[in-house]
Parts: sequence; C-alpha cells; structure tokens
Amino acid sequence: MENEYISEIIDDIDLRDMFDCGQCFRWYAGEDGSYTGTAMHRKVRVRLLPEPGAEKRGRLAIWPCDEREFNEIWRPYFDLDRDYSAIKARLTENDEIMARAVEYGGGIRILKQDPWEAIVDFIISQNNNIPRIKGCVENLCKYFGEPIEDLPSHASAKPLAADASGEPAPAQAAKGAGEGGAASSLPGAYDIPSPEKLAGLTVEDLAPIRLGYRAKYLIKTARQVVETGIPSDYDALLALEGVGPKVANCIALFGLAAYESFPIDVWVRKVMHALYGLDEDDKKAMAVFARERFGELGGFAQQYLFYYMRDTSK
DNA sequence: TTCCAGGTGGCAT
DNA sequence: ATGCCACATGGA
Repeated sequence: MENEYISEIIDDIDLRDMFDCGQCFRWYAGEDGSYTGTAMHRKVRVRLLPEPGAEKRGRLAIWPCDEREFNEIWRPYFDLDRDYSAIKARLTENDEIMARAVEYGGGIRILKQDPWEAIVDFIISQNNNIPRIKGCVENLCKYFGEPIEDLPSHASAKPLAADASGEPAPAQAAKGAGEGGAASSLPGAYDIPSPEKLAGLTVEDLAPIRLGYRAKYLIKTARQVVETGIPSDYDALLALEGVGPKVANCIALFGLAAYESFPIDVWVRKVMHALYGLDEDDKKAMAVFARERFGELGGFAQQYLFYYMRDTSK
C-alpha cells in the first residue's frame, strides 16, 4: 500500500494485547485485524504482518507513514527498542502466576503516550468503565479538540476547517454504535483538547460530554497545568485536582515513562488477592509487595496482571 | 432496582 | 494517619 511504512521484525508484539489492555482509549479494531487510532497528533492505521511460525512477532505496518516519521514518532510511541523478552523472562522467573499472565498478554508493549493526554484520559477513567471512558474521550475530542489530518482514502471531503472559534458541535457526533457504514472513517480525526482550551471552559460547556463529577476535575487540572506546566513526576501529579495515587501511577507509567509505577485499581486488587493471596483492601501492602517483587519492572508486571485478570474473570 | 466501573476529595475520628 | 461517603453516568 502506498505511503505505508513496514518495520523490521518485532518480537513480543500483538495489536490486540497492546491496544486492548487498558492503557489507551483511542484505538479501534478494524474487521481485518488492523487498528485505527489517534495519537501523537496524528491519525493512522496499523497492521501487524505476522512472521510464519511465531506468535506475537512480526512487522509493524503503519499507514500513512514514512521512514523518518516512523523512527521519530512511532518507534518511541510503540516502545519498539525495548527488549520485552528480557522483561518477561525476569518477571516469570520463579513466578508461576506471572507466567500465566505473561502467556496471556505477551504482546503488550507500554505505549509512550503524550503526558497531557494521559492526564485527561485517566482523570476521566476514575470510578468509570472502559467503554464509557472511550466514549467520553472521543466526545471530548470531537467537541473541543483541533481537527487533525484524517486517513487519506476517504479524506478528500475534509478540508481541515479553519474554525478556531471553538464553539461546540461537529455535527457528526451523536450515535455511538454507528459501525462505520459506507464511508467508514469512524471516530473522526480530532486531537485531544489542549490544556489552554479546557482551562477556558466551564462545567456547563462540558455537560454534553457526560463526564459527571469529573468535569470539574478536568477544568481545574487544566488550569493548574496552564499555570505551572505538565508535572514531571509522581508527586507533582498528585497535586492536580482529581488525581490521587491510582491515577497518578497511570499517568506516570503511560505518560512519563516511569516504568516502576504500579497502579492499584479494582482489577489489580482482585488479582493480587486471588492469585497472590493478599488482603483485597490493603492497598498499602500491595504497593509494598509490588515494589519488592517487581521493582523497576512494576509497570510491566501490572499491565500483564491487569489484562489477564480483566479478560479472564469475565 | 441495585450494583459496578482502571477513585478522589472532604470530613469526622 | 485512617475510615466513611458523596459524587455522575450508563450498562448489566
């Protein structure tokens, strides 16, 4: 396919594991195994061209993309230069439980996401479920985000609008399940709204997004970020409104590349209790356990466990 | 109807 | 420091 870049062979990679393990909310599965998503201020389609005789191993194909963009943008985003085989080997050594989780989700790679997007996503995520989080993020982008370049094929009709006024309502919103239909440019091409944009809104402005009580957190946090910049570590994240220990750990892990972070949510509590026998509501003990057991690999361990527990306990 | 989802802030001990 | 509990929303 023209304008498609195809990578070298990558080990330990699987698109479903990567995009469906709960770390990101703007990638959508196509019917052919491809995924289309919005990240790094771009919208692209990715495929994995499997290597015969090997599971979760293959070439990553990204469209539209050239070699320079691949190396500068997508190689870091997909964390392609990290040796996940080594990480999995260390985590599963003397740990049968982790071995099961890694066998299930062995194609996970921790995406290096934009810190501000991670802040927005995980404030919305609190006391919420993943399908609804996706809907909220998508609508937030449609209503308040800047348009970005859509995929080439059916994009000719989209002239990138010189809007700038910032009033709500790209008409196409509405309807959730839409399922593509004829011109299947599904969730549209809108970037995550900037801190400045959200800082200028009111909870009334955000009402159509249905964020519930999280709307005020988002606005307050946006204003804090405009004031003092993107936090650079866990403690600075905790100072944001609506950001507690769990959300701060998610932002640090997915947005700040703080790979020792170990977010403890309801699913991790379940897995730590069911598989490691810890007291289900002693989060402090879980944090200590994770630090001692997984150390600097805490974030990877957490993702394998979270994904395994969430998918198999349904 | 009640319960639950990648929890947090506020307030009372 | 620790223990409740309200908080919005929509799906099961």
